[in-house]
Amino acid sequence: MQYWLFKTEPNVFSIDDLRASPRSTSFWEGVRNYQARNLLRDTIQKNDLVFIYHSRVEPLGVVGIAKITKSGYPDPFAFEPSHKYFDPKSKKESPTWYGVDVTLVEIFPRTVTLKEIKETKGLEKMMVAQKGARLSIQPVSEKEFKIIQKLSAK
DNA sequence: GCCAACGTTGGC
DNA sequence: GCCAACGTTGGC
Repeated sequence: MQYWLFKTEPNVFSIDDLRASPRSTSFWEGVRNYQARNLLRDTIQKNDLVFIYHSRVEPLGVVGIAKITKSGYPDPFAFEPSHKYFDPKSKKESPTWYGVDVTLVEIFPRTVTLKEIKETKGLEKMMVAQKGARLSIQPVSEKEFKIIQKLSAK
């Protein structure tokens, strides 16, 4: 079992939107970056746990946990010409873009902020704490996962 | 809203 | 296959 951090802009899709989705489950759509695609398609497995991270909008930080309930499958929106995530390069025979299904596990009683992550021993090395780290699907170590989980309860 | 850092595109 | 120009991300 592995741990991940998924970034999202809450004004586009927030953890509350995930809770409001049917069975608190949603396709994680629209990733259009090859490194992130490779993780979604090849590496991320069912039952892996995911931190949901809110970017761009205060408070920046980890707002809760979700679980992978379906591993990588082709992103259907890439095939729809009218959709904003349409990509003519992606063919049904050889899809370019992939996504996974995520199901809400918990919304933290409080956000573990980016500031805290940068200041907490054991978390400084997290990808999200590095300047210019834009990858929207990031690996998280078990230790990092546990530390943030503990912080969220305080 | 600004803009540095990064990823992608496309001319050569 | 290099790299300048462009588009996007995301903290501030």
